[in-house]
Amino acid sequence: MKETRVRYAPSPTGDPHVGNIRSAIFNWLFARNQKGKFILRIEDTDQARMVDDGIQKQKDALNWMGLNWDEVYIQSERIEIYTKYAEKLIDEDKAYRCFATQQELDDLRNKQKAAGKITRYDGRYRNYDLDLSQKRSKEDPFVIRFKSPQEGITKCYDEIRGEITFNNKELDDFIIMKSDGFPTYHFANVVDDHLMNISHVMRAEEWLPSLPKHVNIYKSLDWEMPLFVHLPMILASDKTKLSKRHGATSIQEFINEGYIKPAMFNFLVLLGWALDDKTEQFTIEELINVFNIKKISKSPAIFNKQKLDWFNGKYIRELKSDEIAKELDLFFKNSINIKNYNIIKKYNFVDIANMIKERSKTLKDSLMLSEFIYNIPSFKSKEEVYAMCDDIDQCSYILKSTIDCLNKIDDFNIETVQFELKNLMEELNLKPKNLLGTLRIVITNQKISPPVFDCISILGKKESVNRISSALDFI
RNA sequence: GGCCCCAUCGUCUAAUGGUUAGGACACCACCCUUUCAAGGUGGGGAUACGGAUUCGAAUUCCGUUGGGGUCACCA
Repeated sequence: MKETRVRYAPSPTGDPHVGNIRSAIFNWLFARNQKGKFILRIEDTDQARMVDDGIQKQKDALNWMGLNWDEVYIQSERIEIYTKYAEKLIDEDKAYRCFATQQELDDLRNKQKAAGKITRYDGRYRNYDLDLSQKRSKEDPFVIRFKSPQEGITKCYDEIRGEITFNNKELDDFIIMKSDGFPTYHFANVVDDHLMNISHVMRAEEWLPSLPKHVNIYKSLDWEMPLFVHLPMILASDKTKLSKRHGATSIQEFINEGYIKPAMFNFLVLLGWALDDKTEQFTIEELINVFNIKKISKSPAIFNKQKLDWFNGKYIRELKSDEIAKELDLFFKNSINIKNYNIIKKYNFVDIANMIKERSKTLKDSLMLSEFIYNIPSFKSKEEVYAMCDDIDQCSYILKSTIDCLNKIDDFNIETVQFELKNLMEELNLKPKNLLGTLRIVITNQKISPPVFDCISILGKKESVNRISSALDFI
C-alpha cells in the first residue's frame, strides 16, 4: 500500500480564507487518519500578488488551528525544476513557445467577443518552426503553452463525483510557463504533486473545470495520477462565493471576533462532511479516528454563522475555566486599552471565566459582560439609582443594609455572598427586583450583566462596599 | 453564453430501493429565573418539477427548472 501524502497548497496573497483552512483541515485529518504525511506547499509563483508576510500568515493560521505539517516547500525556490520539465515538453513537441504579446491577445479576445464567439487562444504559434522559435527566444519575450489534444475526450475521475468527461474541443493551449520564467499554477501544481509523491489531491471544487488540463499534463509526462478529491464550496448566505462583503472571511478575523479553536475546527469540518445522523460534536482526536473521504458531500455548503456562534458558546461553556481564562487574558490584552487591561489583570481570570462562561457566544461577549470591572458606575440623576425600588427611601435603606451585610462576611466568596444577600432579602421582606436589581445598578450600571452575586464576589468586599457607599452618598 | 458540478426542513445534514423521512442550528410557545444567558419540555418546518424502471423511488435512468463554479502571462 502506497503511503498517503496530501498537501495544502495556498498562495501567500493575504490572510488565509476559511475555505482554504477547511481544505487544510480535511487534508490534515485524512493524513493523520491514514498515518500519512501532511505537506505544506507555498504556491508563490505570482510575483505581482505577493504579500510581505504572506507565508507567515499561512503558517500562523495553521498553527492556530493545530494543523502541523511534516514537510514544507516553496515553489519560487523550485523554478529550475519547472523550467526543466517545460523544456522537456518542448523537445517532445508537447509544448511550444508563444510570442504573442498581451496586446495581440487582447485584440484577439475582443474580436472573438464582438463576433459572439467564445474567447480562447487561437493556436497561432502552435506550429511555429522550432529552430525559429529557439532563435527568437533569445531576444523576444515568450510564454510556453501546452499542446492540448484537439479531438476526442479527456476522461477525469473525482473520488466523490465519479467519472467526468470533457470534450477536447473545449480545451485550449494554456500557458504553463509565463514570460517572467515562473510556471503557472496548472503546471507547477502537477509537477510538484508528482515529485512530492502526492497520493490524494484534495482541493476546492472550483478547480474541477481545470482538471482536464492537469490530467493531460500527467499523460504527456507519462506520470501516474494521484486521486482527485474536489471539496464542495463554502458559500455565503446569499449562495454566492463567500467574500469580504459578507463579513469575516479570514481566520484572523474570526480570532479577532472572539472565536476559539475547537469551535472553529468543529464547525468547519461539518461544512461538507458528516459522520452520521447524530454526532456533531467531536474532539480533534475523534475526528482523526473517524474522518473518511467517502463521507464528503457533493453539494456546496452555506456558511451558517449562527451555528458557529452556537458551537463557540457551547465550547466556551464546556472548556475548563482555566483554559477559558487563558483565552480571555489574551483576548482582553488585544482588545481593550492598556489602562483597563491593567485594572482587569488584578482580578482572577479564572473567576472571570466562570462568570462569563454561561452567557458568552464569543470572547467578545465577555468583554461587554466584564466592563463593569474597570468602568466604575457614575450617575446623572438619583432616579437612575432607585429605578428598581419603590421610592428613594427604600433605596437608601437597601444600600445601607447591604453594606452592613457585606461587611459582616469574613470569607468573601460567591457562595457566602449569595447566602447572606438572600438572607437579607428575606429578613427585610424585599422582592428580588428591589434588592438585586438595585445592586446591579450601583455595582455595574449595566443593563445586562452577569448575576449580581458574581459581580460582587469578583470585585471583592472593599470595592463592592465602595461602590454601594458612593451610590448612597449620591442620593 | 459555452463547458463542468450540484439539488432532502430557512441553514448544516442523516437515511444497504421498503423509516410515521431522523438529528442539530435558527424560529415559536411554555417552564425555570434578579437582568442577560444557559437549561428543560413541546411545536411548526423538507425529498424542486415531470416522466421512466420497479410490487415498492429521497435513493436508479432521462428530461425540465433552479443554483453554483469556471472560461487570465491569478491561484
